[in-house]
Amino acid sequence: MQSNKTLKNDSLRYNEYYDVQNLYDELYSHAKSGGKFSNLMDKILHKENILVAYRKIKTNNGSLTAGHNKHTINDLEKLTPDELVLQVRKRLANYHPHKVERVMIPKANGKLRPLGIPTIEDRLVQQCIRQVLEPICEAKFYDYSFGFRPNRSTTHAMARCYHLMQRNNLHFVVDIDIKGFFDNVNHGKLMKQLWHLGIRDKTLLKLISKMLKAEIIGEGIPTKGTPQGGILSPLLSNVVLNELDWWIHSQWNGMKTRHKYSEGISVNRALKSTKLKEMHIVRYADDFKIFCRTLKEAKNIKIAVTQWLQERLHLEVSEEKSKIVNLKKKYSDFLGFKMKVVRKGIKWSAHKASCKDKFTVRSHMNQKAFDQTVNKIKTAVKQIQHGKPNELPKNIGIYNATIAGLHNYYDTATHISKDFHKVDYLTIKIRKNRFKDLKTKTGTISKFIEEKYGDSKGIHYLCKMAIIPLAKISHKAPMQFTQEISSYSESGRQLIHKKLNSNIEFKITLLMRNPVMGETVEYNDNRLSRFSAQKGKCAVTKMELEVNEVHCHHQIPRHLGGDDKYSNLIIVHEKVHQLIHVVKNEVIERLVTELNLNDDMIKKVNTLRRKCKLETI
DNA sequence: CGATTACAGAT
RNA sequence: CACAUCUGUAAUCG
Repeated sequence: MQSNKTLKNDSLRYNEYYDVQNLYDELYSHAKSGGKFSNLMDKILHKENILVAYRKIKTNNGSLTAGHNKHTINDLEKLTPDELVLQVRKRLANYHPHKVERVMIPKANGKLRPLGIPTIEDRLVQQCIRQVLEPICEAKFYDYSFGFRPNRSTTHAMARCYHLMQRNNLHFVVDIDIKGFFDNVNHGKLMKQLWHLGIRDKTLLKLISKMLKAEIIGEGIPTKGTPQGGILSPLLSNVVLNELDWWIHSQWNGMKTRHKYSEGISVNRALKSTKLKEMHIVRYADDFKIFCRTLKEAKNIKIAVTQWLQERLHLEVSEEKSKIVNLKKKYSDFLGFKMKVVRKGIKWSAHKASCKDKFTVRSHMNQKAFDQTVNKIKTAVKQIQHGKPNELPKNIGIYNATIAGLHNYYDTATHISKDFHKVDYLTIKIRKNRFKDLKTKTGTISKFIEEKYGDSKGIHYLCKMAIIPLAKISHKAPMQFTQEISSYSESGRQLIHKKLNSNIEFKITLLMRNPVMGETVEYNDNRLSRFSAQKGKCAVTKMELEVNEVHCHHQIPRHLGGDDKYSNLIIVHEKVHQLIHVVKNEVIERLVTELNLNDDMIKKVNTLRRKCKLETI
């Protein structure tokens, strides 16, 4: 339907570079068909799996923040690929995780969130494991679990809620709040759950167990919980609650699953005597809603789930924060929104009688999101006022990006326009005051603003830059998740990801297999990115390069302080590379004629030579 | 079209 | 000083 939109998935692209997608696909399909896995360590320690893990964590936000041993990504990037691989293999041969750093960060609601930050080495190890576990788990996860999962978003979760409310007519919703979910995950139970999913490699399970029991600084060795901040934690959290998804599912769909998940449990007395009840779970990490048809059913399932979580997963439920909402009367909060149902106007239908009980969804931002939004806008405004004059364009850009970002997220609420009119009203004073000296009659308008907001009555300009009209936002119906989409099958990927040109892909694989010896992982990794970005062509001559002709040049040489970063590397033909560095005149002339360079190309060579502090030719 | 960096959101 | 995962959008560079 919208296939010509720009669809790109970095993670999948990296898998292509390192030729590991097949490995993950096989894990997925084997798991789908009920297979078990008793030897996963080989795959985790696979050379390319380790290198792609490095690739994926190196650009993380925190790759420059040190864990307990003070190491950052800078300490890993200077190793050669072989050294890095060897380091990981050695550590995992006899794994002793480093201590975990404890940091408290403020949440949006004012409370603190306890983070556990593993060292960069342990984050790398966790990423290696995650890459192998994820395909297996993805094959087993429930369709309507949306948090922490590839290709799924809050929008899909909202779309599912809307569907259940107005198509299935389920107007009672149960909210259950688990007390400190991440910090209370039961280790032993988690191990059993992994086993149940078919992950039966004892070495691996032992490894994960050790990881969970890594000492937290100032708190000692944990007996439960999975560190928020660990790379594996989101996946493990889904493993834990996946069992809940299927248990709820079994209450409505068929006896087969029902037996499997209710076996030997005394808790569901509230559900036992009755027939199957229609109920559906929509889950986003530990935040979930269960939609039901009647209040009585809602009450029963609330009791049953509370007991089930307690007995089965050893998790406590907060009675005060858990509740049942009648969506015909009240709003229910979810993922920054609040939603309810209202009677559909009867005049629009030819058959009044049939339409009497039709309900439609009404949604807004919730109160917390509303307050946050007002604050975000106020700080962006202040930043424009208090910032240095030379930073004005940048700060106006940030202001626009802020509003664009907010609009972009909240436009799936049906009555979002009303909310933003209120936001507009609440911030009009501060904006008027602080912008009045900066206002201009006209200015430049970016294509994006033009297209999305251009027909608005009056676009305003600050310092000759268009600013986005705050109140102009219209509702966009959220899209349902199409279950065919998957990162782990050829057909599922086609819906989200455009494959590399196969010729380029082939060459990249060859380059990957033949790293430049003595150079770092960072260099060799960026060499692949650059080659791909230049579509396999020489930056100077634009000719397509054979693999043996590919040279990766440091624009600023290392002896002048140049690094191995992407921005400092460039792919050129090997002879062009010679030409950039050579000083003897006769060699220069020979190369220029051999390469048949025109003026334009020589100009490029000269800019590269200048960066190396060499005479131009 | 490749990569990177900025913004927004959820947990 | 503040981690991780997932998602969306735009801008910049070649």
